[in-house]
Amino acid sequence: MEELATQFKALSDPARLKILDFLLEPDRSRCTREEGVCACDVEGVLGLSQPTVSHHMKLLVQAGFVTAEKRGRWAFYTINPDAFRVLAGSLEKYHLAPVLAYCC
Amino acid sequence: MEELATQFKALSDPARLKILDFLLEPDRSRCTREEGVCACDVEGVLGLSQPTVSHHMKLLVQAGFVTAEKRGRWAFYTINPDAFRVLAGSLEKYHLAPVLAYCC
DNA sequence: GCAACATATTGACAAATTTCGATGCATCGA
DNA sequence: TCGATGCATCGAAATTTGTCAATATGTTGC
Repeated sequence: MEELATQFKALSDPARLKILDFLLEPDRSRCTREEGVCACDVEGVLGLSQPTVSHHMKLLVQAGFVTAEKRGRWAFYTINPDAFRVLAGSLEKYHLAPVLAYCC
Repeated sequence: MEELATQFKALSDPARLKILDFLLEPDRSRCTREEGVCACDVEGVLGLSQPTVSHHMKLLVQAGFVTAEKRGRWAFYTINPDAFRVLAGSLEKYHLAPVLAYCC
């Protein structure tokens, strides 16, 4: 319950949603490296300071939505689809089953 | 984008998640009325003050997750499954399609 | 009409969040 | 080895959020 709230909180900021969209479909002209999306790329896309980006990335990683891999001096980030799958699953009870309240 | 963030924010508090679970499967022994779940019932379940509950209900209604119907002096609340369906849909892109980043 | 009750709103306060500049820590290239 | 680069952390400021007491609004029953 607490953890679920934490996950939703990680998604409750427009900057972090922008980050996720960029990680999903990175505009390669905005990426400094061939190997993937690094923190400094995100900085450019969001127009936010480096510490702020670092903070947002930390929250996304802690919530499990993003995986960080440190290579050399760069940190490369990728979407973790499983976390979104699980989260979508935890929403199902609110819409999949017919809502049974006060009917049987 | 902003609106999506607002929706996630509405789900980012443990008290509000508890409210949703209670609305989904109300313990009828905790409901003062036969007709449904009213705000005062939620008060008892959460152990929060009446203004606080009113505030949480307002956020859930504004986000579209809960529908409020005022009847007499009571306000009855129900889950709105469609809102959850749409939200789950907006998560799909992060896990449904293969993540294409840097592969084509 | 009046008293009791359910809910909403207001005002206040503490805690959490977002943001940045400054600083520290690795790592790479020359 | 040294300077430059990328990222993390710290400390602080501004804003937002969660909570409650007090009050207001509206409805029911007598």
